[in-house]
Amino acid sequence: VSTIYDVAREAGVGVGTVSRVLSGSPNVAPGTRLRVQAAVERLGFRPTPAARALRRKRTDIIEIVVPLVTRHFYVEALRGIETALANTNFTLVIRTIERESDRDRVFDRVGVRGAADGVLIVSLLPTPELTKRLQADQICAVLIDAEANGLSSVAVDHATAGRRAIQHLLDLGHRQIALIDSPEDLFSAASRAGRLDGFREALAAADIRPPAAYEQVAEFSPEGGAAALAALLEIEEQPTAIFVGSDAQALGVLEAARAHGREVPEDLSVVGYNDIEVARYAGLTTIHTPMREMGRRGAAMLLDLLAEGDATARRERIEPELVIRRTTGPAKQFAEALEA
Amino acid sequence: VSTIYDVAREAGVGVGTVSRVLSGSPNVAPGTRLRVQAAVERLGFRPTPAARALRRKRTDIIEIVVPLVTRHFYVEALRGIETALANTNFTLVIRTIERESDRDRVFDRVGVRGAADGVLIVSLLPTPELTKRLQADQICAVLIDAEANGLSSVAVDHATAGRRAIQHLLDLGHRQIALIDSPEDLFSAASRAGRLDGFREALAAADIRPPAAYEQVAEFSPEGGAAALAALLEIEEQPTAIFVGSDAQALGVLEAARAHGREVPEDLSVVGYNDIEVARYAGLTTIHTPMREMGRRGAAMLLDLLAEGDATARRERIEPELVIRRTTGPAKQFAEALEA
DNA sequence: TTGTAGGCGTTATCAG
DNA sequence: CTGATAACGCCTACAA
Repeated sequence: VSTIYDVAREAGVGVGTVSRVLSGSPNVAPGTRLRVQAAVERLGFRPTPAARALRRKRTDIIEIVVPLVTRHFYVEALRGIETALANTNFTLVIRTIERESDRDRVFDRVGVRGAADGVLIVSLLPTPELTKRLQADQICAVLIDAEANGLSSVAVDHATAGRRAIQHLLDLGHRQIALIDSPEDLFSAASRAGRLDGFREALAAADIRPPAAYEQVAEFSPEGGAAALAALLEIEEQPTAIFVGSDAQALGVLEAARAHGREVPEDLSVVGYNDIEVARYAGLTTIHTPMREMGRRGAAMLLDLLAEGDATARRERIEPELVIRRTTGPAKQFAEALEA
Repeated sequence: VSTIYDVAREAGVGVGTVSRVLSGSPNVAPGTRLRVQAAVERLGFRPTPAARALRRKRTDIIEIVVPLVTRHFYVEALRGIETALANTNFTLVIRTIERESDRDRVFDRVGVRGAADGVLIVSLLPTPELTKRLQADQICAVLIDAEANGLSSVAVDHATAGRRAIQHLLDLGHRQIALIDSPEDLFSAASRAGRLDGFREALAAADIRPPAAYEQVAEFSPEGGAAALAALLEIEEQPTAIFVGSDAQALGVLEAARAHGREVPEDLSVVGYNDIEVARYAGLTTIHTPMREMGRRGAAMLLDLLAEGDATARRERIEPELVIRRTTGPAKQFAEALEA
């Protein structure tokens, strides 16, 4: 439609002047500025982002990669990011990885110099190639809800979270405490390791050595949780409490428990992880991982990095919070002991 | 960070040839193509989107405007859009309007020629200025879950939805049926009018003339719903069923009903609207407005428009579906009559 | 304070 | 089939 040349002609000035007015340069005579602004207005002129980006070597674009995977959970991060970016004039480009097979295709297009100034990666582990490219091309990047060597990140301290969950169960008098978690995969960015550490440490500190079978690995889904519970109920000394590495699985555990004739929390206590939206309605006691807050902090960190041109990786850790609801209760022996 | 000149040098060809290889032109000798591809690989070359966009006058960007407003509901549209765009190489730019005050600022930046090839507007009514600009600049745009003159759209047929909701209540024997809806505002893109029509038509067809006070307008929130219910309970002839224009309000109605000592559905039937995620957990009977599907269809339509360069506005209507859950039941008199 | 001109990285045209 | 070369729209020295 129109270019700065049109505006220049309309205002009777040179393109340089128009450009200066547009970028708010102080070196413009007040009267000239007014004339130019009027011309801009009259023509409805908008600078072409592509031309501007080409020339300035800055796109004003922040790219974000999210696993949209039908999980409302991740959208929270988006909200936080959006909040942090609202008052800047960065444009938000969003790339989603729905299936594991999308990953390489998406990662290959992400953080390409000249396509975006910065990248935010949510709940996903970048491949070594991506990491290398980001570093080589000096693209500012921040991981949210994930951590990786050499990259900045904002993430939950999963070990602390695990310890808290277990401590809560210990406080309720439980001694037979099991763990159900998913295998490390693309969509569970290294959180398992931390949780496992927390689980083991807390139990060790209480002088409890759970049998190996108490550490179940299950598919990330309600069905996975249900299957793991079934396995746990096969064990001679059955657990009275279970810490589950994701609410999705925990929900399956809850359902399966009922199917097996176990009352929750009377016969079995269950602690989930993440505090997804449904957790509230299911009354699930769980670890709240504050995605929105992490999104906000991650975006803020990226803006910082961008502003300072600082390349050294920063790492922020967020304290998770235990949300106690209705799926955890005192262990039976413990309750009886209290009565006596 | 290399340019096609670097690649050209590396491959021992001219930049034109590199460009041709990159864009898959058939007019390249096989051997040359291979050499160029090897050079591209070696240098890790990626064409700069800005330069490409500038030259081609095409950004390969689709912009989407959503009210993110803490409502999971809208994200569903995003999912559908994402699905439709997954196999194209369009980049998705997302702009969110969180508060009413964001609107003008965001709309002003949206659909700027040279910034995006097409625009998707979700659950929002564009201002006349935006509409005019989009048309003047020949920007392809599709409204999702909204309709406006001169613009393409994919939306629910709200009148049909209203009729269905009411018919369901009539079938249950209800005769005192009230309506609670929100005022038309930025975030309820003209759906109210359709619902109201459906409400009135269905009742008229059943020879029922509800008192004027049966049509309540309330704030879009649980509190709004609760307040409207309170008002309804003041009326002499109290309704036995209520059709509520949004699940958010309906949830408030449910809660308030309990507070007022009304059992749902024994004393009062409630039908919501939208089928937001929580509706399922609340057991709310509601109209399912398929956001994901609309997102998908809207994006598909935009792709079509873009491909055909067709400017005439298309309009697609989607049939809503009534999801019967636990907040609707037979009217008392009706139940008794059946027994007798 | 202002205008002019060169160049950002591509693509497309046009000779060869 | 291939190589120069001229735009694309903007910003920014630099000169005036």
